[in-house]
Amino acid sequence: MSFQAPKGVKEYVPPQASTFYAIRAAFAETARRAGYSYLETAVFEDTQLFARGVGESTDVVSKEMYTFTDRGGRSLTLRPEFTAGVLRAVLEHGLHRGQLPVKVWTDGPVFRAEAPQEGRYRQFYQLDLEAIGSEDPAVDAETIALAWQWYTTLGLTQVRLLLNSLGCRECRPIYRARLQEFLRALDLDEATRARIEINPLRVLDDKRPEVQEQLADAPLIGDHLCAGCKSYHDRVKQLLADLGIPWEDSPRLVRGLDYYTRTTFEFDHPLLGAQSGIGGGGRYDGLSEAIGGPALPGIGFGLGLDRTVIALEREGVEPATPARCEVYGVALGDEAARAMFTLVNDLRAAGVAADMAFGGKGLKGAMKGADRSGARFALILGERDLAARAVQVKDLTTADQTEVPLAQVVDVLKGKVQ
RNA sequence: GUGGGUGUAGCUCAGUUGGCAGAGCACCAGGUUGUGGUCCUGGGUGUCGAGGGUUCAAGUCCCUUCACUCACCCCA
Repeated sequence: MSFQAPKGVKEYVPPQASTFYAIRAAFAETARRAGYSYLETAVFEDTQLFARGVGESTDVVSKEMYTFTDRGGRSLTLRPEFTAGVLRAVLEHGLHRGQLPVKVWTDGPVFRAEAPQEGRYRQFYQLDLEAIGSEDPAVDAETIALAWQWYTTLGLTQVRLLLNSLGCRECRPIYRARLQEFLRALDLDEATRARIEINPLRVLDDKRPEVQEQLADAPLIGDHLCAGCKSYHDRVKQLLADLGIPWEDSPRLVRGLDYYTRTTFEFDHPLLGAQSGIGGGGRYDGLSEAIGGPALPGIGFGLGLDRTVIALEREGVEPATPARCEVYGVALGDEAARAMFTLVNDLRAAGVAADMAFGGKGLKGAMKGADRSGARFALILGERDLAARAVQVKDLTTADQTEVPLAQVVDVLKGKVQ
């Protein structure tokens, strides 16, 4: 075959795809129980939405966007993250005119033009949850708790929660200036020196040991929070403690998107190597204004599905997936195949997961298919059975076989598989 | 974008100083035309990632390229 998926595009096929689907379904349940509604937003947006929302100075916007011009000459960009688009949709459809906070979630593919490696793809998948319109530490704690609950539900035990506050429009500028002053005195390469002027907080995130050494005495945002931010942050931590959710204070956690304010968090997994961040998010109180909306605070997160799947593999956890087939039809001969087709359809209508052998397979091949389908029961129907208006029901786990009248077989199986 | 590693069957991988492409698992057929999973017999299912070069001869050596992967960077 002369085609393959574009570079860096992660695909999920059976059987692994069932895990992928199952963990999304688990999140849907987690979000539903907490009063979050599902919404589906544009996969591509006006390029300016991301430039203004995420920030021109970020790596995501400056060098990782898939941007193209459509036939009308508009500049469009495949979403590199969810928050800006979700907020845009909430404002556009006026959801914020109702009761606040607006609590929504969505999921789907996200795109960034990066060099792919394990856990980092050009088309990857995120779950996104946002609570828009309330400035309340309980909302911050709720979002974090929901992500935590999801990881727990999946069976992950090694996820770490890193927590920080980035301050607000009052205290952050003062800290920022102080930090710049400190950083300018260091011995750093040109790219990093440029970053000092554009987004100095991100220099703190540098992983290079020679940089980290110099940062040992760097001023920390935690020591410069205003009274409001300080008490807000303390309250968030108090509520997390009430829920028994452990976190690590991470005074240098900055994250790459410009819109974050106050509460900022990241979920890390120790078994993932360099791409250890499996989820992250934070508060974005200025984002709405930045994209031309009203003052509207918000908080939310993105959870990486791809990295979560890897984390599950590394921890050796296999989320339960629903049985794909409970009853498998094996027919001998044309007339029996016709009757079986109807029977399988009736079983499905009655809520029983049913499949049958296709392609005119012989008995042996069809039975093999029954075995591989994972079905508990095989239904065997031949000329003799048709004449007797009955079907052979074979329990594949015990090899016990009984004859059941055709008219009763749906009800009988319905009882057996429950 | 920058460095390193790896590309051989559906999967995991062997393949010597260049000399007829292999193993296990999976898959297909038969043993058994009314019985799967066990067992027995048979079958290799392949553009050795792709393109070019050296050579009597290339999976093996050289060049280019693509993909994956690890790290930087970045973040989910």
